[in-house]
Parts: sequence; structure tokens; C-alpha cells
Amino acid sequence: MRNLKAEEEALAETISEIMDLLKKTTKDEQCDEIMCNEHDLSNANTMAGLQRISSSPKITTNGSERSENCGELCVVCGDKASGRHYGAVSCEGCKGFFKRSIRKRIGYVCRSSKDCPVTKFHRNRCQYCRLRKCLLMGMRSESVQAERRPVVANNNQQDSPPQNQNTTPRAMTPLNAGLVGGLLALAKMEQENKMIDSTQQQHTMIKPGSPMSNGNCTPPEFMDIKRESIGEDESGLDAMTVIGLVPPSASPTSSGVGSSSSISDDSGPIYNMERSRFDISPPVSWNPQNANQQCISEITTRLLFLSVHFVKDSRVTIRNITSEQLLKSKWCDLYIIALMQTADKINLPQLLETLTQQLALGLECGQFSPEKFEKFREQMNRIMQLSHLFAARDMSSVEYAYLKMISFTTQDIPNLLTTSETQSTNQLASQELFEYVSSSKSSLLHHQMSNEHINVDDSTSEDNDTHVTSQQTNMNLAAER
Amino acid sequence: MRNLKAEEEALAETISEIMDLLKKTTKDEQCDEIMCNEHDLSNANTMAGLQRISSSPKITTNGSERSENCGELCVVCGDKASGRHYGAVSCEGCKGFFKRSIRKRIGYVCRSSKDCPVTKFHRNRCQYCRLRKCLLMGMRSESVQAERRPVVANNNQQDSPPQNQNTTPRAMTPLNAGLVGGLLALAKMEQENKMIDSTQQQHTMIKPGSPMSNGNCTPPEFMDIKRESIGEDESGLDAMTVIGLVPPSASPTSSGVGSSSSISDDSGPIYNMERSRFDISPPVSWNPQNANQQCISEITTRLLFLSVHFVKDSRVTIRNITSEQLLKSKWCDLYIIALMQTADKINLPQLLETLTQQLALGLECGQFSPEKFEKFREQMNRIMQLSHLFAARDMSSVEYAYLKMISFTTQDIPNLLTTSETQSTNQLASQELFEYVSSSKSSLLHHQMSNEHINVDDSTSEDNDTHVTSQQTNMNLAAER
DNA sequence: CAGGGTCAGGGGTCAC
DNA sequence: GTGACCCCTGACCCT
Ligand SMILES: [Zn+2]
Ligand SMILES: [Zn+2]
Ligand SMILES: [Zn+2]
Ligand SMILES: [Zn+2]
Repeated sequence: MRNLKAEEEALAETISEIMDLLKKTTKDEQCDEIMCNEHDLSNANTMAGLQRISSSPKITTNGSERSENCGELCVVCGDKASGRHYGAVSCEGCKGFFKRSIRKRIGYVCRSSKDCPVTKFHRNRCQYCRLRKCLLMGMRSESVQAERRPVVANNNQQDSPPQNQNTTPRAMTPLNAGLVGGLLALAKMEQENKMIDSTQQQHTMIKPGSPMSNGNCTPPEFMDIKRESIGEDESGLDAMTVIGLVPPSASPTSSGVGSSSSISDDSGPIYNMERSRFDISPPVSWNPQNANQQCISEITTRLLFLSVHFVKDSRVTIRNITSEQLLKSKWCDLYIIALMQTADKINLPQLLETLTQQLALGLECGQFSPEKFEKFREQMNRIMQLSHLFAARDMSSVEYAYLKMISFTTQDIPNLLTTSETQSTNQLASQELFEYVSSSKSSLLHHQMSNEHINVDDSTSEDNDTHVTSQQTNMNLAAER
Repeated sequence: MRNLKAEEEALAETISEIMDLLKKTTKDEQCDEIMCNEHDLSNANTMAGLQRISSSPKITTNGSERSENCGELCVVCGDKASGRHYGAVSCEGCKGFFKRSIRKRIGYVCRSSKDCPVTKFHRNRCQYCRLRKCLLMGMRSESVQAERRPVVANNNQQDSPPQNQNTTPRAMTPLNAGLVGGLLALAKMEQENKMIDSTQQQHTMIKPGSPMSNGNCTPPEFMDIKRESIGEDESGLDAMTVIGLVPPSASPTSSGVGSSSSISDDSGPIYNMERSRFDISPPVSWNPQNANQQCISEITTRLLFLSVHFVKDSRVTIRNITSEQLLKSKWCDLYIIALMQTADKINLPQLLETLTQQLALGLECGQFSPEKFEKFREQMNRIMQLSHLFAARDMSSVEYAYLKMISFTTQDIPNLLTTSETQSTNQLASQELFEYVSSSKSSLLHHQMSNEHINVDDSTSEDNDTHVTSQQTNMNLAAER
């Protein structure tokens, strides 16, 4: 047991590296946040084409931006600002409105064309449009903290809330260009802006000025927020949708996600060779030629799908409703792990390369700013490096399986839903993993796994590899729940 | 199985440390490249002040500096520590929080069960629990210096007095030592105040004039007064809470409070060998070294808990509601008896000594007046003497049990709730105790017990040992009910 | 280092 | 649900 120590250290080192890499990712972007407003605006325009009413306070052309009213007017409604709030100079009203909106995850609906004017005098006419404007102007949902009231005690009751979100708050994350969505989810780059427009595009994306008002629209509303925070784009794949769609124990896809079926025997560990299977069955034929978006999209979508499915079908005692709730925050963690696990099969390097090329194209056509592109690339690199580390470990499917479950049930996000079920599952999984690795000859693996666990486990201080990224992403997601 | 856990934890810790070290290392380098990243990250994590303006961070001394804190985590919340503050390695947040708390003498109130988690993510959810944890982890209130008000030129206006109006009246004294709460409760010093707040906490009962409308917030306001006067600290021990929490017949703690279970046979005396058990099961390992606040606090809390539990589980025909009502006035009596009974086990002398020392510290920092300190000391001495008397008697657990029940049901407080149940129980217990002692060979014991009984019984004139204290306390308590 | 102070920007409240 | 108002936090800086 003690010798483990040495190994531990080695492991720690490796992990440290990973962490550093990932860490960087998330951080940098913040910078732009502030330049913000106008910057965001432009982004928004390009991407989605939102209509931000002429309003735009500032008008200004630019540079001088802050010079004038800057200090003083709310970029959302034009009222007198009381300082910067959630990333945007705004008034007390918009500040409070934004906070309540994010906290309550209320789903607003625009009864008009989603282009209602948001001014000091009209701001209360349409919540949907007001929130949209808030996001557009740079308010970050991640900045909204959790409520400070003590959670009444029994937290296991939490599931109740779920339903509410189901309907309205559908905070989903539309994944973007296939893979990108997932990968980018990690990069929390200016998600907000993006989010917004994605939402729009996706749900009946009405264009600005577009008169379409009939009954469709609204759903998209504010969820954009979350999405946005996730860094997803409009390419259709919506994690939340996937989560909701995957039935508890039905294997929609032919591929085996393992486990789902054989839950016959009740004894035994959560995962074994059989139950930990995680295959992208149709052997992905991946080669430069067919490396088009569709392909990438399919693969990544499938991965996400399988990941969600995997968790839902695991032999753990977590109610379905709880699972779905958790998945809303944890899908990215699972996704990353799945990417690592299948890196070989899907030829991750190639895939990332292709993606990068495509993004480069997008850059050329002004789809997004160079900064954003840079972030993308950085993110890709980080993932690549992560995969090298994982590859070096050569973990077994059982280990991956436990890693997923542990990651899934770890309380590493501020407002994450936690129940006695998840806690005990986390413990059990950790325990079993530990035992598994212990009994396994590969002591090295053991250590590594322990580490993973640990990191995952205490979640507080450190940001470790996979969690560095996902954690942050999750934070954002969680924040707005 | 269990030991694995331990190892894991140890492992985790080690790894954490290593990681921190490594992280730091790497960090410095990164700085050049990304400069802000990490900074931003940390900010984000902390939840609280998130606004990191792009500004700047950096600057700081850099290199060297970060090296140190590196490995250190805040012992209170687990966030990154910035060094030692007030005696404990802690983060900037906890440092500031502690300072403000001590300075303003604010009285916090836990809206939950005084066991709120205090982590980086939840630390702002409950000030009461946070302050409690700060104290438990060794932060010394004496280290908080007085405000350095000079500064601004216009000091002419005696701001000194101001503090009283210091925004709300929340004046409370965070006591230092944990135990104090319990022991001091005995001290009849301004009990009235105390009573009030306890009550409040429990029944949300609003105080006259108290603006607290809905059930949350405000309670803290004025009750602080009492607490402070009582010398209670926020170290969590709240008799009322305990009373309310202890279920009629469930042994939440593993320790045996005896009796609770075996109520099978209906005949027989209220207490017998088995039913009178009263153990602080986990053999308290008490020695000067670990004589810290947490330790003391735990022991005393446990004692109070067990006492309340004991009464509730006794084979007497007193309705639960009546019991709880009575406990509000009698818990201190029971507590004293329990202290006497377990004096040996908990090493009462040592414990009191430690407490006194801590109080002395508090005195130095002006936590309370010398008069109050004198009263504390007096009380301590009384308890010490009392324990000598009890020790000399060497009473059996059965005798202690009866003593408790008799004390519990005796009408020795002015407005005390009395019912035919309590009266008959008191009689019965007295009777049985008498018989028990009579049948016992030790005539000496007999006498003594009889005596006790008598005193308890007529309660009027004499102040004898145990009753001196408790009786007085009760009187006061009763007075304000 | 370990005290102190500052204040932007979080949080919460509660008439309206 | 709003938002004017005010309290509390904690990163930063000074001593
Ligand atoms: Zn506004
Ligand atoms: Zn609208
Ligand atoms: Zn702390
Ligand atoms: Zn609390």
C-alpha cells in the first residue's frame, strides 16, 4: 500500500500537467469579456444576427466607447447604471431582473416578434426580450451566484424542482457543429453571445425583424443563457434533448452501451467487464476523405448519446429524474471521458484536425473573431494532450466506467443537485473502483485511478484535468439552475 | 473496507499537496504567457467576488509569493489560503469574515441545524456555521484588533459611541470557547436574554418590536443581546435546538442512552440497571493536547444531547409535548447532573481549566467585561465543587437516573408548566428512588440520596449543591417566560 | 507575514 | 415581479 505513494507522486505530476493545460483554457477568455459589450455585440451580429434594436446605447462607434455615457447608462435599457453587474454596466433593475431570471430559470415567452424594445420605459413589457438583451449585452449567467440561504436541510427532496424546469427552463445545450459543440462546451468562450443566437436559430429562429410570431417560438427564450454559457452553437445537437430522450433502459441505437440489459443478477459490483462496455459500435470509418462535418457530427452526437445512456443504464440506485437533473450539469464531464476512452477508435487527432480546419474556414468568412478561433484551438490542443495522458494509462473499460460514474455523482459544482442516492453511489463507486484497481495487477493504474477519484471527490480546491474544464462549464450551467 | 478509505484519503491529501506544488510551479511559468488566467480562475471559483475585471491582476509580487500559499488550503472552507490569519491558515474570505464578525459582534443565527457545510461553495450560506467553524478551527478573536479609525481627518465626531447603533443592534458576542455555551447557560447571568433567543431560534417566535416578518432573516437582531449577555457563543451549542431535535425514541447517535429500546416489559421500576445507562460511548479521549474548542464543544454538545434523549426515552407517562416544554426550563438541571455523572470520563477539571483559559483570552480582547468573566469563573468553581461532592458520593447510574427524572419533574420554578403527569411522575420517581436506595446495602448512599431527594423536593429554602445552580437558573428562566 | 482598510460588485429586502 | 437601497464578501493594497 505504501509504495503507492511513489506512484501517487508520479501520477500527481501527470495530472498536474493536465490540469495546467486545461486550466489555461478556461481562463483566458475572461479577458475579452470586458471589452465586451461592443465586442459581444459584434459577435452576436455576425453569428446570429440578432437584432438588437437600434437601441444600443452606445452607439458609439467604438473606440471611445466608454468615454461618454459609459459610466452611467445601462447598456440594456439605457436607464442610469449603478455600476457593472454580471459583466455589463447596468441599472439596478436589469441587475435584479437578470439575477432572478437566472436563478429561477424561468422560461419567458415573447408574445411578439422577439424584437421588443428594451428601454427604461418599456423594459418590463417583455421579459423574454429583456433577458435576451441582457445576455446580448454581455451579462454572464455564471456570475450569478447561488442563493445564500441554507438549504433547508433535507436536500434529497430536491427532485421536486425538476419538473418545473422540464417544461420551461429547458436549459439545453445545443451542441454545435457536431463535435465542436462538445469540445467547445469545454471552452467557455463567449458562450453567452453565441448562445443567444443559437437559441434563436434553433428554435424557430426568427430573425430579427422577422415577424414570425405564431406559436412556436418562445421556448427558446432564455435558456439561451445556459446554452450560451456552455459554448454551444446552433448545430442542432442538444445535450439536454439527448438526455431527455434517452430512455432509462432502451438501447435505441444498436450499439451496445453495455449494461442496459443484463441487470439480472443483483449482486456484484456496479460494473464488470460486460457492464462497462462502451462501444461506438458501427466501427467508425474515419478517414480524411469523409471527414466532413456530417461525419464529425454523427460521431460526436453518438458519443454524447452513448454517454448519457451509459449512466442511465448503470446499476446504481439513482432515480431517473435525479439522473436527468444531474446530466444537465454533468454531461460534459461524461462527454470528455468518453472522448478519451474512444480517442483511438474515432481517431481523435484526425478529427480535431479536421475540425480545426473547418473552423479556420469559418474564421476567414468572419464567422467569428480571431480571438475566439484562438480559444478554440487552444481547447483542441488541450483535449489532445489530455488524450495523450489517458492513452498512456491505458485504462480498461471497467475503470472508465467507474470514472464516469464517480464523475457523474461527484458534488463538484456549486448548486449541483445532490441526494443521498448520489452520495452513496459516489462512495460506492469510488470504493469499488479502488478495489478493482487494487486487485488488478497494474498498480500504476491503481494509483492513477485513485487520483482521479480523489480529485473528483473533493472537488473543492483543485482543478484537475478533466474536471478543470468541465467543472467550470458545469459551474456555469449550475449557476443558472 | 474501511481502511481503504482512510488510505485513499491520505493519498488524496498527499496528491493534493503535490499538485498544488506542481501547479504553482507551472503556474509561474504560465504567468508570462497567460498572466491572468489563473487569477481569473481563482476568482471565479470563489464565487464571491467574481468580478474580475480584466484588469489586472497580476502585478503582484509574483513568483515568490505564490509559492508559499500554494499548498495551503483554508482550514475553514478549503479554498486557497492566503496565509495564517488570526491563528489559522485561511483564505482572504474567511479572514475578512472573521474580522467583521468579531468586530461588529454580530449575532448570527443558523436557520438550519447548525451543521451547515462550510466549503468554498457554501460558505456564504450560513454565517453562524461559518463563524463557528472559524472558531473551531482555531481562529482567535483576540487577534482581531480594534478598528483603526483615525484616518480620516474628521474624527472629531466621536464615532466611538456609534457602534452601538452600528446598523442594527445585532450585538452579540461570539464567545470563544465552545463549551462555554453549555456551562455558562448554568451561570444564571442574564439568562433571560438567552432564553429568549433560544426560544426564538426554535419557534421562530418573534420578539416584540422585532421587525422580523417572514420566518427568516431578522431573528438575529436583538436576540443577540441575550446571547451576548449570556456569554453564549456561536459555537453551536443550542440547548433548545437539541431538545427539538431529539426524537422521542430514536437514538441518533450510536451511543447508548440506555432505556430507549427496552420498554418491552411494562412492569417494574422506571429505571433499572439497563435503562439507566448513560454513556458518552465513544470513550472521550480528552487530554490537554486536544483540548481545543472543537473537542470541548463536542463533548458538551453530546452530553446535552444525551441528557435530553435520556429524559425523552424514560418509561414515564409524560407526553412528548409536555416533555419538550419542560425541557426548555429544565435542560440545564439535567445538563448539570450529566456533567456530574460523567465528570470522570470527560475529565471535567481539565475541561474547565481549558475553558477558563480560553475565557481569559476572550477577556483580554475585550470580548466581555471583567465582571462577566468573574461570574464565569465563579460558576466554574461552583461546578467544580459540585463535582467533588458528587464524586464523594459515588452514585450509581440508577440513582443518577432517578435524580434526573425527579429534577425534571419537580415544580421548582415559578411559572413552570405542571401537569398531573409530571406530578405523579415526580412522586413515583421519588418513591422508587427511595426504595432503591433503601434496598441497597450502602446505607450511606441511602442517606445521601434521600437528602438529594429532599432538597429537590422542597426546593425552597436551601441552596444545596446541584440545585444551587440549576435552581437559580431556572428561576430566572422562568421569570421571563 | 499578518494585521488593517477599501470598495466593486455580489447578495438580500420589501414597499410598491 | 420590480428595483431602490443597503448589507456582506473578498481580492488587493498598505502598514
Ligand atoms: Zn437597465
Ligand atoms: Zn419580446
Ligand atoms: Zn476560507
Ligand atoms: Zn448553519
